[in-house]
Amino acid sequence: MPELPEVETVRLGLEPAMVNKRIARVELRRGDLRRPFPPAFARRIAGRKVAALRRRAKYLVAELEGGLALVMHLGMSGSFRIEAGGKGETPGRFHHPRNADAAHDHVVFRMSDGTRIVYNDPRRFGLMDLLTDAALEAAFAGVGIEPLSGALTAQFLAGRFQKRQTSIKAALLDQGMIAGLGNIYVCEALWLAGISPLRIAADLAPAGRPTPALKRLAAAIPKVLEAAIAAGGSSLRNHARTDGRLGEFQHAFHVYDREGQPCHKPRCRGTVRRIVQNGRSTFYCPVCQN
DNA sequence: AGCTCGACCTGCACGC
DNA sequence: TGCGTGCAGGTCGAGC
Repeated sequence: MPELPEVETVRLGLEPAMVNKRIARVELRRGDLRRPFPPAFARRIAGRKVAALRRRAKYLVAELEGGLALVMHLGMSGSFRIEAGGKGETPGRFHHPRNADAAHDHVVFRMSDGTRIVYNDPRRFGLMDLLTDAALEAAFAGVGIEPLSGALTAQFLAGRFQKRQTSIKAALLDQGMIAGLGNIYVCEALWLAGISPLRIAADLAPAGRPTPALKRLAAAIPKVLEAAIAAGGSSLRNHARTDGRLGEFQHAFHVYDREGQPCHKPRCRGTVRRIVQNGRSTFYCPVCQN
């Protein structure tokens, strides 16, 4: 599921239920997701208050009191749902349109106010880890810039792309350069910038200087991400907000998952094509993306 | 070091 | 209906 806008949507949903609240107990329904949970995972978290909930790349980081960080990744199919505790509420009764199968509820955080925060992940490509502040810094050392931080400029991209002999599509998916982009938003940003996904990254930065196309791309990336966050992310299969509502940005796709449909660009007569790059689908308009 | 590919896992949509 | 195939918002390690 989740690229930066979906993870950010989840973060915004979890924030009021977690921040400045105490995690009373953690229930693990199995010993691993993509990797095993670290030793004494549940016990080390229990009783701690959440000081802040941040996002870095596609990771959620819950800063716990006592200098510990709970790092969480949603993989391809992870979601959280919040079940209010208190009288009259039947746990599990909450309507959640996706990931409704309790067989894939792998982790439950029981907050001291009675709220249950449930992590569901059918494919189990997600991840949870518990790191000290020092280890946290090391863990994110190789991660690229945050695309909404202002660090994403045409000049920055030119510097990073200058020697990359791979496609611009693959370069944008590289989390070590720009963090948080995935298959959907790379396709959408390239459409918005009018750049073919087949272009070689280095060709957009001759001598390390940004071409006009690269300048358009630097503007398109945050624009697409902001719009997707405002829409609550994209719900294709598994993504839902923590209250069960779906995201809406899938209705605003210009190319992703639109093979055979007309290009949305005004006056463009092109038809959206699907190709495979590095084993993953790319959607683009061969007429207006060059 | 960069680049590409396959593996990890489950569910769903498809065609026969 | 049932079974086989291919595909899915990501990452990691192996091998060139």
